[in-house]
Amino acid sequence: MPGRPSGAPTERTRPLRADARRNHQQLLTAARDVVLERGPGAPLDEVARRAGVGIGTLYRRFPDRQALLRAVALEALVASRRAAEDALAQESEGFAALTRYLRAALSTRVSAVLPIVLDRLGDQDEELRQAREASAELVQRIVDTAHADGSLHPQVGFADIGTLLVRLARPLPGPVPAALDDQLAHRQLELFVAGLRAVSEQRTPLAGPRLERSHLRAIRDGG
Amino acid sequence: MPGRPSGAPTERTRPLRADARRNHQQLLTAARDVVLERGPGAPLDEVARRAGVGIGTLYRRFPDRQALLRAVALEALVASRRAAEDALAQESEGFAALTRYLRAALSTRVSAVLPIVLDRLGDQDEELRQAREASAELVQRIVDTAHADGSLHPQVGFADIGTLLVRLARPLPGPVPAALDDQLAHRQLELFVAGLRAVSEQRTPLAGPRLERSHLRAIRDGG
DNA sequence: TCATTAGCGGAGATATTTCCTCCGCTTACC
DNA sequence: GGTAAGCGGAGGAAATATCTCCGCTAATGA
Repeated sequence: MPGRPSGAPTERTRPLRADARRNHQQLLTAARDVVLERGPGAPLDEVARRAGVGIGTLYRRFPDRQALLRAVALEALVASRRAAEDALAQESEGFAALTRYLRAALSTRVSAVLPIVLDRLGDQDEELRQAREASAELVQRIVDTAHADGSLHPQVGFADIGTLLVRLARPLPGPVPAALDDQLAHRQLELFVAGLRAVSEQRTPLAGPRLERSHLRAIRDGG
Repeated sequence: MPGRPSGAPTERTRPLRADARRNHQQLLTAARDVVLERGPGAPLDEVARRAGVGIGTLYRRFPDRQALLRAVALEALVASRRAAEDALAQESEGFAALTRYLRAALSTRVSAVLPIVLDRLGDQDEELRQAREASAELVQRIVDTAHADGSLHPQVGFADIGTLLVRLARPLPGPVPAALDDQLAHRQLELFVAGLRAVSEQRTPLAGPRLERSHLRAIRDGG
């Protein structure tokens, strides 16, 4: 979405009309959902349909798929960063901060959309890259804090936390109503959190080393 | 699609040639993977390509998408049944049987393909219906056993177990190599299992009632 | 080793889906 | 109430996907 940090993309003289602003937001939400269900190549007609908007409106707002996906990614990254900031601000204990972040991130379903969309967009975009760093850095800090006060198993790293969130946040395949899907995901998160705590207390070994963010990044950057 | 309730599948006079049998299996495997990554409507050309086989060969073996998906579903259901039988046979304690089943099911990645494919196929097919019942019944028995000897939290039911397996078995989106994906999934399963045990010991309450198979079935049958 | 034929591959005609522009109509805004 | 920002969606062009057909390859069995 037009960020207009300093050099505005397509300078607008007036603010967007109220209905246009509403449609813009509905398109982003619909795009997020459709991408989660059908992948980054999903037909844009479906996005428009779900947003309750004509296809012409979609194209007026987002000139191509790239632009739409980019806006979806930015919104998700900002939401993730907010959740992480909030968790760090509200909780002093590491495990509590981690738990709070996980619950918040799951509620906004933000995590699952990122690997899908970022994979498609590549990493040439500086604004995206920065937003990604900002969010990832905060999450890393949460994980570090939890490691520091010994409340998180030493073998559990960023990669475990991040990818589990992806698994939980993706909607289940098949005709599962959103409410049930949500309920299941949150129950499963609680079980996972209980597992994190338990494994930490008993120091049960996991297979392999602590999996860090670098393990994931190596893939994206290296192949 | 081939119904043939009892009679042999398209009575062949001779057994399939060796290369044909190999191709058949490769097609099933490729179809499973492609469906997991791209959904049940994925292009069949891609299935053939991944199987290392011409598109003509695919169509010779499976006259249409339906037939291919049906074969994938049957194979998955049989593998799931075997894993459940094995778990019950090898473990007397309920929680151990459950854990063994979960690990085996995750290794074959069998669970994730089912909701995708069965959703598309509908439930008119008697052979599929029976295979589904056979598998589900055994899994239900494992869950019941674990409940009976008190090793599984009373609020955790078939639906939690089944859908978590779906989440873990789906490949992560983005360019994650299969080996890492596998490692992560298995680590996360161990954390989940630790959580199941911990939650059971502490009787930490989960949100909502025990979620049974009937909760999932109600959706499929009722909407 | 060779004859037989099951089985293979993939080009390409056909069908389907998706893209995306354009313009007459609607409605938010002042 | 006048103005123009914004809307919807029909429809032609382009991209994808389906699925047949037939000349070629190689597994099989004697």
